Amino acid sequence: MTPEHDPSDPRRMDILAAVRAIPPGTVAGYGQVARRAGLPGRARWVARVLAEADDPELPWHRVLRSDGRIAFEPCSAGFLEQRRRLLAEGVAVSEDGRTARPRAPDLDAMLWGPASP
DNA sequence: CATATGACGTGGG
DNA sequence: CCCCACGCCATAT
Repeated sequence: MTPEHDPSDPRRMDILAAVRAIPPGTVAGYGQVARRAGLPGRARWVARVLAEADDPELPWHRVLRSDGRIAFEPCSAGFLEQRRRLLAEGVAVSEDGRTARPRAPDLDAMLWGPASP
């Protein structure tokens, strides 16, 4: 069996841990999460892990694209749900899924702030 | 084994 | 703003 099929794959656990570490009211990119989990370049895998994740407590909605937009297609079920959760946390999201911060200013390791710079 | 597809990312035109 | 190429990697066909 390939490790990737193992639900207890430590790398998956690392990804989930990185997602859980995102403070409420803030957001992070898929690539950021991947790097934080020690898996640089595996943003796609992060997305897949989130899609498969079953933990209702997982703050998956705090993970966005690197350009600060919601990854789901606008008006899709996932999009609406994610936007709703972000708004509930005080994160500003426009109707087309854009958050306040398009890109991190300098430190790629830092999380994007809630709102006003 | 060869392609295609994604909740991706970076870089360029 | 748009579009494209390429890199990336797990799944699906």
